[in-house]
Amino acid sequence: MVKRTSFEGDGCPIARSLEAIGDWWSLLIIREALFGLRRFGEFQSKLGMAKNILSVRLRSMVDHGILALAPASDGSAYQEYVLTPKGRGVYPILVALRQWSEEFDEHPEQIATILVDRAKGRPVKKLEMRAEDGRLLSPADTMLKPRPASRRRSA
Amino acid sequence: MVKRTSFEGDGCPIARSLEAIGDWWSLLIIREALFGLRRFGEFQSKLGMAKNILSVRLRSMVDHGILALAPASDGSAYQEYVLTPKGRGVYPILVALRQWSEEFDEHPEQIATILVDRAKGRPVKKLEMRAEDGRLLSPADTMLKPRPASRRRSA
DNA sequence: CAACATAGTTTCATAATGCAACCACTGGAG
DNA sequence: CTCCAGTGGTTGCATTATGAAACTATGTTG
Repeated sequence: MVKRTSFEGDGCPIARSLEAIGDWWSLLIIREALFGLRRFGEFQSKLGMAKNILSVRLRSMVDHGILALAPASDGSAYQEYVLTPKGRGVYPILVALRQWSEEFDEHPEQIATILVDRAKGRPVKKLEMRAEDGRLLSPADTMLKPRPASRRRSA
Repeated sequence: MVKRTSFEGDGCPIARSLEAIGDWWSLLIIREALFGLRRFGEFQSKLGMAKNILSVRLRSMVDHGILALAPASDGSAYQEYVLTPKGRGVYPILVALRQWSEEFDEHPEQIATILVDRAKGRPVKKLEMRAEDGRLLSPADTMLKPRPASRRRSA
């Protein structure tokens, strides 16, 4: 077997995320879905991607519980793809990707849009990582701990 | 031309990020680099990936300014791959991916590690998005604004 | 029902991935 | 200096994924 390696059984949560949304198109589809796109044709024309690839990606994300098929919305007999809570939960990942470009892109003048606070119209701050008690954490303030073994039964 | 579509000229900063690190392996390589790995063989054996693929990815990330080639470190004549500031800036993206798995993964019992506050050993909070004035923002509190045209010269 | 739009699937060519084998250079041992 | 294992790749070939275009099956409109 020479299949593309799967991270499905991997214990690393980053690898597990990539398994679901780590391809070229999924995150862009989710970005458009967060903007309100729902129909196959909308995704296809907005993203300009091949229909067969779109078809595969949509099905995969439905299987992963990121999108769900909804029966209608405008009364027609067609279906729509709507984000589940898991799908909407991708939002911080998109913000992180966006901010990385905004900060480090070599051609920032090519970036078309900036994410702003709707109330003030001012750019949002960089994502912050905080401790339970509210302290702002830097990468060096964190570490990885083995997940505590959850007893499988018995209360 | 039937090449894989490139997002290089795209105005969307998310697409531009994906252009650089949106493939199956780059983010995992950066994750290991953040843990201190530097040598070709270290990445190869830790990630278990094919050497030719690793070679291509490392070169690509060097070209993108994410990694830099450093002449040594232990005195040997070999080279090392070290993260640039741009590379270390990927950290929030990895945290976001990790937290997405921690929150939504269908088999959370398979997740091996959790990210904790080093001082207290307690899990870190979810990444927070704040306005310039410190208000906590939800996705609905934000919007996209066209990037202000930067005058090209003259002061 | 004719004509058109939507939402795909199929076909075929090309590009990316993965494994294994091969090769160049390094660093020591003798 | 020579031999030889280890490091850091590259090359070749098979398989899989991607992409463009053509085709199909419904739905929808006049």
